[in-house]
Amino acid sequence: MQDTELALLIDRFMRRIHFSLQSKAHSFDTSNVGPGGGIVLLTLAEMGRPSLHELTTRVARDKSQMTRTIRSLETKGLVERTTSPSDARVSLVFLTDAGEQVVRELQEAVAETVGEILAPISNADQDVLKDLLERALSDDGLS
Amino acid sequence: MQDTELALLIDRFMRRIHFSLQSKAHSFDTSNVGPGGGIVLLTLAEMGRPSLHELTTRVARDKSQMTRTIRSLETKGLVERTTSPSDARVSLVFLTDAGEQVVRELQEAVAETVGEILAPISNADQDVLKDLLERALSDDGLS
DNA sequence: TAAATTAGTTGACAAAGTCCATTAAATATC
DNA sequence: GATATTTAATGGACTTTGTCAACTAATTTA
Repeated sequence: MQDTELALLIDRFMRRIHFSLQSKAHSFDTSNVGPGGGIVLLTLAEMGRPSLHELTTRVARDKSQMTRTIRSLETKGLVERTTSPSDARVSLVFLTDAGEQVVRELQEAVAETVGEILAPISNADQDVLKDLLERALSDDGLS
Repeated sequence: MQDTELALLIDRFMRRIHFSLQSKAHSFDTSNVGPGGGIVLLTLAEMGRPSLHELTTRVARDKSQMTRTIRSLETKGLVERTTSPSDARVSLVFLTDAGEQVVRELQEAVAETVGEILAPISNADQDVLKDLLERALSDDGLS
């Protein structure tokens, strides 16, 4: 079944990235943010200053988990937050300078790993792949 | 950074599939195989009669986890195994009839979910996406 | 034949995911 | 304008996955 195969491919891709990064984590994850923290940091770098809720739906995790991940990153001094001036319920999250620094290290490691995995296909095809995924996921996680 | 974005896209894609399936799991996962068991069953349907080791590297999970997943599926009567005639260390795993049946149900559910997520892009583009992923992942998880 | 690999299992633990209840602020409704 | 509903975020309790190291048994390699 067509789409089932695609789901398995995506899973394999994800797991390969994960495995590869895991094996060299000691050399770049000096702040010990782990996969969960890493994804949040990298996403924050893309989003800027989102609310916790926006961040949560973007990475498609449970909100309670996001609470804990952010607290852990906060403790490590990699992110900070302020309550939104327009709505006292929402807290806006953003990277600290230390966080930005960690992001650069993560980006380097992730890019290297993904580059290795994508080696079998041409640069042009890599661009196509990214473009297709972007378009497929463009409508922010509605249901 | 180019490849980092791609990693995040893959992660989001995976998590969207996961979330969507999770929310309707009660209606199709009647045997309670869960995500882990489901991926193994679907992969088995693709591979036929792999060794536990081949299966493990294909889905890119830890071998110890695979041991447990297979045992659980065995208990449910969805897979069986025989020791390879040519090498007494390896056990070959395969779907039972009941397993095949579950696979069909899973395929239907997964295909529906993936179809929804891919809705924003054309059928032709979906084929391209699948082809690119297949080519990128074709060299079986070497390092 | 002895040493080194390889497939699979087990145990103990860490990380991630799930689900439900709760608080506080903001909207909606009457 | 007070009351009921949503919505953002937190916390607790629990299950599932993931990790990593130790171990057995079969198989190669030397």
